[in-house]
Amino acid sequence: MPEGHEIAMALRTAYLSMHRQANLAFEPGEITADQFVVLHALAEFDSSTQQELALRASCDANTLRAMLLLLERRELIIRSPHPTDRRARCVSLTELGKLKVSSSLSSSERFRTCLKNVLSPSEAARLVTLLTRIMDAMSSKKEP
Amino acid sequence: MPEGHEIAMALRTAYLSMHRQANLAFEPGEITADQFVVLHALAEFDSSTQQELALRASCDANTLRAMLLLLERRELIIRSPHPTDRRARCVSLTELGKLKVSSSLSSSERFRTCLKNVLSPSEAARLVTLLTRIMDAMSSKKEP
DNA sequence: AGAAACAAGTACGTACACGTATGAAAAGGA
DNA sequence: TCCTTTTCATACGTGTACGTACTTGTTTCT
Repeated sequence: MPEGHEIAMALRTAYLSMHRQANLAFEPGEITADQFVVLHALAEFDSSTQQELALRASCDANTLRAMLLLLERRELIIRSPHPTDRRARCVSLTELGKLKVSSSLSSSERFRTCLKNVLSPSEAARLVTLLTRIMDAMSSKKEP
Repeated sequence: MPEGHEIAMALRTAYLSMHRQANLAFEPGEITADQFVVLHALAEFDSSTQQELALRASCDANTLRAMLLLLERRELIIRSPHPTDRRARCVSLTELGKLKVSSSLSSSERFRTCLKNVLSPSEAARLVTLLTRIMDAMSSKKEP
């Protein structure tokens, strides 16, 4: 029966090695794996605010801002003022950004099928369930 | 049946949220979760080389070097010349470092038991198995 | 022994994760 | 309405992940 440290190390090792491979999956000069996460989230639907996008991409709002600045400079996204909330910014893909998502999707296809084929469908479902449980347990705010 | 992207996102989300909580587990001014991984690996046994330690902590050799510089400045570790290989360096904990590991172990105990209690023993074993499979599949070098 | 291939460590640059602090705007209550 | 609290974005700082390039020892193969 694995102890807490063992579980944490397994999760760390698996994530980091996957992350490395994911970055190799994209052509040099394309985008990083983390940028793909953001762009892919935007491809599903534009974000009302950066906050909302940070939640969907499960990354920190500060981190997201830095990423968005880079992506905006490359003209893959635009940040337009929110129609009603003058604090917020809407984020959406540019045409160039949509093209980039498409090309990245195809260049990383081998990576995704490879990841998928490591596990049987039922195992994959089981894994996602367990990971979601961990995520839920860990996403609670620190108690006061 | 989860697609590759879904698996990757679940892994990402679970790892990042766990990592956030792990960092909160340590008292402010102590050490980071990643530093704990390195120190904990050294507590098991000193490393023959930085390379070997990087493997055990599953982190990049370049990254490890940066971490070791920080830890060495805080006098938690020392890097001594390797007895036979004059290229390499042995890394070991100082007395202060050993104390730090002990105190960090106790201050992070709640985190580890919390993580452990999210899953039943059999589930935890299953999860570790699946994560190990992913790790193995992803740790292959890029094909030429 | 000399040349070539290899490995460990270092230096530098970029991108990400996240904490804290700050300012501005929105939301809610007295 | 004023005042407090909350929320969104920003600015700044530290630490981590990793690629590439370079130096310097080490091994191997003629």
